[in-house]
Amino acid sequence: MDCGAVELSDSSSSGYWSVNRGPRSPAPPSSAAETNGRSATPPDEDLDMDLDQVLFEEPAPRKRRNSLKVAYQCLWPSCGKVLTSLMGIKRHIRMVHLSAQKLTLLTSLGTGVPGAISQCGRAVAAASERPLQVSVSVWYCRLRAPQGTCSLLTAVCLLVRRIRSEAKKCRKVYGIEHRELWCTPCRWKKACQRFLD
DNA sequence: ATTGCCGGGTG
DNA sequence: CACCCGGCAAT
Ligand SMILES: [Zn+2]
Repeated sequence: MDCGAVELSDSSSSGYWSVNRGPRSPAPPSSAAETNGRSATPPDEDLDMDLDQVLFEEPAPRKRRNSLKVAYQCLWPSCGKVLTSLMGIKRHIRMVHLSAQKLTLLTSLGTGVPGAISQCGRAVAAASERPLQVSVSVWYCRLRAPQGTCSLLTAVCLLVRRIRSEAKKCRKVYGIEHRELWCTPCRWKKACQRFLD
């Protein structure tokens, strides 16, 4: 049985933009109807056209949806693939990374090195099996360009974070008044390295 | 209200 | 690189 992993992102990049250009409104009233992204417009390739001329109708983009998902991120150097199932990254690491690594090693060293590289790969694989929390938020911003072109800018943002552990970290342990006692990542508001999960 | 920390800055 | 901080989700 193969329950396929749903792919969230094909790289470690955490977002993408899309601009859906709506129909030209001949005389744009102030209460212009929203353009909706499902209109049959051909793939938009001239994104660089005059984005600097576009006016943002709202002072700030608005977040409309937010959903939380458990996901797993491959921690193989410069990979960062995010998949939504544990079996997915296990298979990804085995197929994409471990097999290729074994091949190059075996060809360069001739004799099979039994445990060394699979030990290294095991460490990466184990670290990649830690569940992460991905919050998916969709942002919308109404745009208006010269000549009454109306569009809706859509941005999907993926925020990948660790699941919160119950462990007390430096800030809680030493207190905000003894910041000099915190570990370096805690001082920088990064993941604590003194009190691990 | 407080805590933990990711992303995105600055020198 | 070292360092700081806004913002966000969890507590
Ligand atoms: Zn710490």
